[in-house]
This record gives sequence, C-alpha cells and structure tokens, in this order.
Amino acid sequence: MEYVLRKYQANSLRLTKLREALAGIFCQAEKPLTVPEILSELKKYTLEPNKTTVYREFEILLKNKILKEVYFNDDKKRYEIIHEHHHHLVCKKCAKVIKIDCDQSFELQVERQAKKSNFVLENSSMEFFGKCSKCN
Amino acid sequence: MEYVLRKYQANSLRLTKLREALAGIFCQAEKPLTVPEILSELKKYTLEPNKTTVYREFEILLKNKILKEVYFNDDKKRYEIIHEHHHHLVCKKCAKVIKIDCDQSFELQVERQAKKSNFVLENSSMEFFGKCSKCN
DNA sequence: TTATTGTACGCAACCAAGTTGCATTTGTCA
DNA sequence: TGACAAATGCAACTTGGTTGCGTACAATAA
Repeated sequence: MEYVLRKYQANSLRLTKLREALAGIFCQAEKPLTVPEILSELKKYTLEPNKTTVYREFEILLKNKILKEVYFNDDKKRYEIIHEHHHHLVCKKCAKVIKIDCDQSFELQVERQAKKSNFVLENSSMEFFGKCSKCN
Repeated sequence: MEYVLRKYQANSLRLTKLREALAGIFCQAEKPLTVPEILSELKKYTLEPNKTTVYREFEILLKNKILKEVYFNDDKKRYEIIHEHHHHLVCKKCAKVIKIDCDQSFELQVERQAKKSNFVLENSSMEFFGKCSKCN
C-alpha cells in the first residue's frame, strides 16, 4: 500500500481519492482485476468514478510501470501491481487464482529460439487454467 | 484442408460454403485469426456471412474440437486449428507469428505445483511477445 | 493563506465486438 | 421429392473501451 503511494510520488502523480483507493484495492487483491471488477470494488470506498477516468488512470499507471496487464484465457484485460516474477493457476469456474513460481529455464529456451529468428522478446503470457479443489 | 472436411463429416456437420471456405482459410493461415480478420478473408471467397453466423459457427467448431481459442497479449479472441503442441512468438508491430517448440519440462513443473493445491489443469496460455527482425 | 496552473475528472456521444430472439433458407436423408 | 433439423440472416441490444471537451482540484509558489 505505502509501496504504491511512494511510487505515485516518485512519478509525480497527484494523490487523489481514486488513487488512494486503487492502491488499497490492488494491494489487497489476491488476483488480477478487470476494470468492471475494480469499478464495483471502488463502491466499497464510496467512490463511483466515471469509467473514462478509470481507463485513463490505468493508462497512466501502466506507463509509470505501477500496474501491468495480465491476460487470462478470455478476452478481458486484467491488471495487477508489478512486483515479483510469478504465473497464475486460474480456476475457470470460481475465478480463484493461485500464484505459482517456477524456475526460468523454459523462458531461457524461448529466448534462445527467439534469438535464432532475430526476434526481440519483450514480455510473455504464461498462465494456466483448470478447476480448483473446491470446484472439481 | 481435407483433414478439416473429414472432421466436419466425422461430427456430422453439414458441408456448407462457409465451412468449406473456413477450412481453406484456417489451413492456409500461418497464424491464429480474429473474427474480424476472418470476415475480411471470407470476402476473397465472395462470401459475406453475417457476423452472428460466424460467431455461432465458431461455437460449434470449438465444441467439436476442430478449432481452439488462442489469446495473445491483447483483448482479442483468436482461433486456430487444433493440431500439434506449440507456442507462439508474436510481433507486436506487424503481428507476425513464429511458432516455437519447447520441451515440456516447464509444463511438468506447473503440473506438480497444481497437484499440490488439488488443482486440475485443463489448458494453458504460453505466448511470447516482442519485435520481429524486420520491425526491430 | 490565496492565486495559479496543469493534472485529474466527469459527461455525453460514440465505436467495435459479441449476444439474443426470431424468422427464413438450405443440406441431408428417407 | 418432401420433411425436418441444422444453418443462416437480420435487427436490436449489451458491454468494454475510446474521444473531445469543459470543469474541478491537488500541488506549488507568492
């Protein structure tokens, strides 16, 4: 939470109610969130910002590398705070998310193959889908 | 191409002009396609089906395991024919796609971790993004 | 404390992808 | 060839996301 607030300051982003609330939401969230999910979370903070504001805010947070986009196996954009290297196990039924850590040997393999084609890697999507223990 | 036509038959799907054209398009395509891309491809076959028809067709082809959905790092659904196990290197600029093969040790690691949480894996998204040799 | 200024925000209108209900056409098989 | 279910079209709608423009407000300096 403070971590995010400091990042705002470091990037000379003004401290607004929306940004305070977003810092709280993203730090508590145990999974990446879609914009509609965030809009409804914000109601708990008695904030109902216009969706335009939220979309524009996320542009800013992405540009300042505070948030990153995460794509699961659907056509929804999700957002989470940038910190450690991890992937996700996503339950298709209840949307529960389990974070997983793996060694990076696979990524190294991909890098080697990319190099062969003179392809410059920038980012990746490595997510896994199925049913969690409860839903199965 | 014939491969797809046989799959239609095997699943008692009627042979229509749309399905013939789709078989041709997907077999020639060297990358997964979005619905709008497919709609414009179909014009080359002098077919302009209603988008509803195409969306419904894809539901059927997914259910019959002829197509699968592929998600790159954006919010667009893409489709490709189901066959071999491979991943993609996607150029963010020109949308060029390079298929890559990797050993499956990473997937095995994930499976082990999933098992620990009693999570049943169904599918995954492992795609890589950057700039191809021309665009860089 | 107030004045200033650019950032942040709201609103309305819009766009594109995807969905739904219902009517019509067409492939297939008897 | 006729009958019927599968396939298609159309119109209207929903949802996620965008654009232009005018207003509010957080931060800074006086």
